[in-house]
Parts: sequence; C-alpha cells; structure tokens
Amino acid sequence: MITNPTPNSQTNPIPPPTKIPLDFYRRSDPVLIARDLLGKHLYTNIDGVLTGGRIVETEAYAHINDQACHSHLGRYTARTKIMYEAGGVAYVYLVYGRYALFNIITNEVGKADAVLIRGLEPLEGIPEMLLRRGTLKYQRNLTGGPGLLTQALGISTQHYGTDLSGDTIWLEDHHEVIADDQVVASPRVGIDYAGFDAALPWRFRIKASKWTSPAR
DNA sequence: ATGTTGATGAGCT
DNA sequence: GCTCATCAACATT
Repeated sequence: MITNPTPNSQTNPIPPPTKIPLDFYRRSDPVLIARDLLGKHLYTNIDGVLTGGRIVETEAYAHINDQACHSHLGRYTARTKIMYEAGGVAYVYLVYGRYALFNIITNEVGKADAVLIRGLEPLEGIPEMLLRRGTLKYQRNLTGGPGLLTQALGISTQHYGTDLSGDTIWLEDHHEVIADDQVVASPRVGIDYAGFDAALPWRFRIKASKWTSPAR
C-alpha cells in the first residue's frame, strides 16, 4: 500500500529561508565571511518596494595588514566611523563621486572589517530594478557590479549605518551550499594603490554565474 | 583606451 | 578654513 508523503517524510526537505543573524557578521575573519556570503540573498525594502537577489561576488577588507581597507592603521573619520561598530551594519560610501558601494561591517566593536558586495543575481522586484537602472534589458549590467546593484536595490549613502537585522536592508540564508569547486578566489578589483596587499586573493565569485561584475 | 564625476582626506594656512 | 591629488566604477569608443 502506498501512502501520500507528508512534508515531514520527504527526503532532504529544504527549510524556509531565515534572516541571517548578527552572530554571522560578528565573526573575526572577513575573508571567511566573504566566502560564506556567496549564495546568500540580499534584500531591500526601500520606497515600499521589495527587491533582492542572490550574492555571486564579494570582497573582504581587513582592518589590520590590509592597506586597501578604509580603516587601515586605525583611520577614523566621519566616513569610516561606522566601520568600528559591531558587525551587522551597512557601510555605504560614494566612489568616484558617482556610485554608492554597499559593504557589510563585520567583526566585533573596534575591529573595523568589511565585506563589499560586488555582484548579485536579480530575483525579486526585477521590474523595479529595471526602472531604477533605467534599462529594459535583463542582462549582466542590471546588477553585475558594486555600483550597479546598489542602484537597482535603491541603496544610497543615506543607508549609511543601516542595521542589517532590521527590515530595510537584510540578508537571508536560503540554504544553498556553494562548494569550493564552484568558487573562484582572485585579487580584488581597483586597489593597485595597496601595494603588496593588492595581490591577496580576497575576491570571491561563483564560477558559473553570469551575474558577476565585468572582468578586468 | 579614454572621459565622466564629485566626495574624500591629507596637508597646508 | 582651502586646495589638490586620489579614487574598492561605469559608459562609451
């Protein structure tokens, strides 16, 4: 006799998505966190619209032994102030006077590490993202690039300091496992000024994704 | 390969 | 206070 399976009897049931807890961000190694963020989902609820997608590219920045990091050598200014908070807040800043870049502050109070989100696979609120980007084409440059994904998600410098445990910007774990052989680690982009540290392989990409930022 | 763009911070006064 | 070199991109060619 065959009985219908109940949800509890299915093999490998996928649990519902969960919001990533602050503990995740407060760990001490930004390189590990950057790697772990691949396959997680990033959402915003801004101007009453839900948008989001799957993280496919990140970069780690460490407060010690990393000249590329804005908080290197304890640099403490109006811009970097938020980096010294406990992990789990947004560090958003303008680069080249044009583009907002979204970083997640990690580690504990006073240890100013960060992870830059560089690439997103759009999943939620795509019409709004197209509108915000001023395009009609569902293609890589919709969210492939750190200055583009913020535009698509509606993230601007006014989200500097936003608490990622709130309901404006947050991340979710959808229980996707990204194996090491699906990941490319390579030097970070655009930090040639950082000397020896420019060679550190702290940029992480999902190999198969077409939504990573353009190659250099 | 080159132009656009303006915030940032270091170094000065 | 002010100037100026720098810059974790992107669009266009």
